[in-house]
Amino acid sequence: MNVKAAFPSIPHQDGSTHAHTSSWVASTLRRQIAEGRLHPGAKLSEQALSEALGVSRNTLREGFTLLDSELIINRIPNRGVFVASPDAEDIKEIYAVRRTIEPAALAWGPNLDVPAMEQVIAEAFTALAAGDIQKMADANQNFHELVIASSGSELLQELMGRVLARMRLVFHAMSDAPDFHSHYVERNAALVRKLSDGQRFEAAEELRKYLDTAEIELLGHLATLDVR
Amino acid sequence: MNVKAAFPSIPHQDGSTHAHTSSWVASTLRRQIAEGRLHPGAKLSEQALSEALGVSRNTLREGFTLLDSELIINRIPNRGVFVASPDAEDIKEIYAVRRTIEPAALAWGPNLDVPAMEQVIAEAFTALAAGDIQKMADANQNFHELVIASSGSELLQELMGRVLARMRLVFHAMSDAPDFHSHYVERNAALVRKLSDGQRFEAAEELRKYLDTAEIELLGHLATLDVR
DNA sequence: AAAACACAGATTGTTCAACAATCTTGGTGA
DNA sequence: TCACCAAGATTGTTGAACAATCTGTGTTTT
Repeated sequence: MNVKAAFPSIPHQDGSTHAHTSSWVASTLRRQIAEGRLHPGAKLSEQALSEALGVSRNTLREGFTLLDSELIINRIPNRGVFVASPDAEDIKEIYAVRRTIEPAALAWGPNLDVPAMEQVIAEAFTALAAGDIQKMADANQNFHELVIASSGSELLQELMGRVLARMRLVFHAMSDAPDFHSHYVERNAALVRKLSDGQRFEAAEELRKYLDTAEIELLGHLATLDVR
Repeated sequence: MNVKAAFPSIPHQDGSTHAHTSSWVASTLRRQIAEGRLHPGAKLSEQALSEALGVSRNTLREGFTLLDSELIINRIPNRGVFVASPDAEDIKEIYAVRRTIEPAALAWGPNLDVPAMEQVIAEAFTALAAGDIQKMADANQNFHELVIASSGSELLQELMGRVLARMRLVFHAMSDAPDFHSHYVERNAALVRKLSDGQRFEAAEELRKYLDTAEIELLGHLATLDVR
């Protein structure tokens, strides 16, 4: 399967002054990967990509350097660049991060915004009732972003953005991703109720348990697939 | 002041094939900056540096891309690259991260190693008694690294490594860095005693208070300097 | 026929030279 | 003193080049 074929040639041409062409390259590829147009494990040939994007090989490589630092791609010396395909170990790492940061943000974050969380949970419920899985998953994602935002740290939000991008990669790698989010909506709601009552530590513990079960479930599903 | 002059020409020549020259460049510059040989605000000229390091401008730029993603340098389009010089806002950001992650690692981390912590604290005390400030500061640093390691997450250790590198940059920017660490040794000791008693949450709260006062003290000192 | 080998072609890692765009500098004139 | 301006330096990006390494395909060997 040719990557170039799957690539809608996005000429880097539209007058918009290149703040940094390499960062434009990186964000373009990041989007393609996030949207699943470039699936995990796919090889990114320098010649093909530089032509498709309309940039030089040198600039493309600079973009690669960025994506590599974000763990979105995997660079193997003299072999090439591949879209990252997280394995079980990576999933454990992702959850180790989440289990540290998210409960801490709930327990101690100075920017906790309970009303906003209630709002998002309500949206998740209506989306769930309407059967709109995508919208519900989005609401769920928004909820976790709100949790992180409680920490009041831009850096952590950035880190978690990268970690969650990695999570999406996991789901893209599983062609038959079942609906992992639906049955967590009620749990998130209970969590927010605790927050409304000012029980931040209890909410944090709840979130930790939530992440524990989510990790186990995800790893379990992955194990059934890894028999390939 | 010429940067090239301050730069001990480190030829990139010693046969040892570097997996990626750009990452060698990045780590070399990282070290130079960490050791204070390149002080905050210094401009890193592409021509001068590429000559001094014995690499092409292209490769140097790839290294810059890496350091930029680590916030160690500051890249201004068409202007050049400068060693980052964190300001008060950056310090607040650093402490927001620490105040989230470090207590969480203490409270919930699966890899908590109390004996190792006791060991490090003991070292800090003997160094302090011997008047060896450097050794004491190192022990203090080790202590915080142990705290992070409790989280069991490589990614967080990496993130904190970058954050602490930034902290060192703050100290390098203050030519007259007073001894900030000495009076925290006893506090850390009290903290570890709580851990020995199994009181992880109390230790976490203690650590948060510690970080609060450290931030205030650091910001206070910075304010007295910023009158320049 | 299966496994080891060999070699031509493709790909990556890095350098060099070039050029437009932008910034900096030092001098000029008001 | 200040605004202006041209010459020179620096950055951002490209394209071609080359050595080193990998890949694939066909051939030899067992």
